[in-house]
Amino acid sequence: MPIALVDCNNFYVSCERVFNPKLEGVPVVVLSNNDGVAVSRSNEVKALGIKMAEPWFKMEKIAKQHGIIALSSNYTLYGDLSARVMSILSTFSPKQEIYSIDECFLDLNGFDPKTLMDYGMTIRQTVKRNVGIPVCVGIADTKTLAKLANHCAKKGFAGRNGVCDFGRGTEEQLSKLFSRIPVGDIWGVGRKITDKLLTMSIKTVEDLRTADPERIHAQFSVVLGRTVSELNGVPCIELEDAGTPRQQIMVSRSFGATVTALEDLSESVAEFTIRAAEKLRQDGSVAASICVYIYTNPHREDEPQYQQSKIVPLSQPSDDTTKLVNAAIAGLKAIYRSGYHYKKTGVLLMGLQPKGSIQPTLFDDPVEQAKSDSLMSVMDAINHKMGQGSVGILASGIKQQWAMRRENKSQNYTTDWDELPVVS
DNA sequence: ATGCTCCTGCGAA
DNA sequence: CTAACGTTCGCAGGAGCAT
Repeated sequence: MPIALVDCNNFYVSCERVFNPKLEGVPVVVLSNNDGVAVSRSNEVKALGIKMAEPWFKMEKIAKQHGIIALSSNYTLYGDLSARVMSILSTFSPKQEIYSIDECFLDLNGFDPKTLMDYGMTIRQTVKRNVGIPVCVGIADTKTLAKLANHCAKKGFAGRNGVCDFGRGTEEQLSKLFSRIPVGDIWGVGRKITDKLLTMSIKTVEDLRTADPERIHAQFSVVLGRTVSELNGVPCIELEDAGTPRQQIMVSRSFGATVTALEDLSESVAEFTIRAAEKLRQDGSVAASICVYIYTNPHREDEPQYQQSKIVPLSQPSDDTTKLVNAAIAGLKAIYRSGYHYKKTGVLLMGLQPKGSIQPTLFDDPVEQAKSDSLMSVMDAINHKMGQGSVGILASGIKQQWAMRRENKSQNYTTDWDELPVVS
């Protein structure tokens, strides 16, 4: 029954520190795409009161005062280190669910409950030694409780060794602990639900755990009802096996600078469609339609606002970059209006299904289909080997005035021969 | 009344 | 120097539509 939730500490910052020891012990933030907001904070930065998702320009002053080092995000590096961490963690359980780039669940069913604390310590030490990333481990009988146990481990609520096993606590101890944790710290309880719970005087984890399940179900949703059950040790959320392909694929970006010309927007939409199509083929799926979005900057209240989207169905489900780009550009032309300062575009591939499942229609030309498949394979192979964007299609442009800002990105230490760290 | 699909809101990392 | 506020995914539930 026990489940472990292993979560990397301040993951992006920890990744940067692996290759740059000077970042150790000093305040470091990693910023989102476009150097927009804080997405990962070192403990020193958290201590300065800087919140998650705080915009960089709002903290710049305090950053200068305290010598905060702000880095642009380097997803190539984080993705690579994540794969290494996950691979090590997979050896600790027959069943692993990778939940996000920096955390996974491990099924510990059948392990001796008395040994789980030690097992958690071994997990921490192994990951730290082999990849250099610090992690915390939470152990409990449901996913929701394991998340909460991990939260306690991180906060040092149950000892300071980075492992927390609710199975080691008595009913009374847990109840006391839960009374100290705000209800909003629970997995699945966000801001809106927290606010509504507060009006019902449900303030802590313990308040929600002991609430009337019928009432919670009725006033909120089945989801929160399940959360209450899980808090009481009744599993409602299964460990998911990997390999279920995604149902939709989104690629969108804010621009470094605003853009007005249809031509520039087209380039960005083409570029994002190319990236989306790569992901689609990686999943072995085809898309039935593609949705294009364009936005002005909603934070500029002094400027005229415009946002629009359009869904373009494909004549038949496809994973062909060329067809997808043509559809996306057609959609863009339909919704584009001149005179606005555009800040962001995006594409969404919808109606995804496994490629093998589609039925050829009368209009299918098998020769054309084979040509398309082999062209896409060659393109993917070259881009994989030589780096993203080595081979594309002309439509995505080479000027890329809309490219995002990344003023302080670290190097691709682990994935690019030209950027290997120099050992002195 | 029933069963779809589409769209929006919410949460999470 | 300026201006500057993320991205991607799933689920639930309601709206809208067809039957």
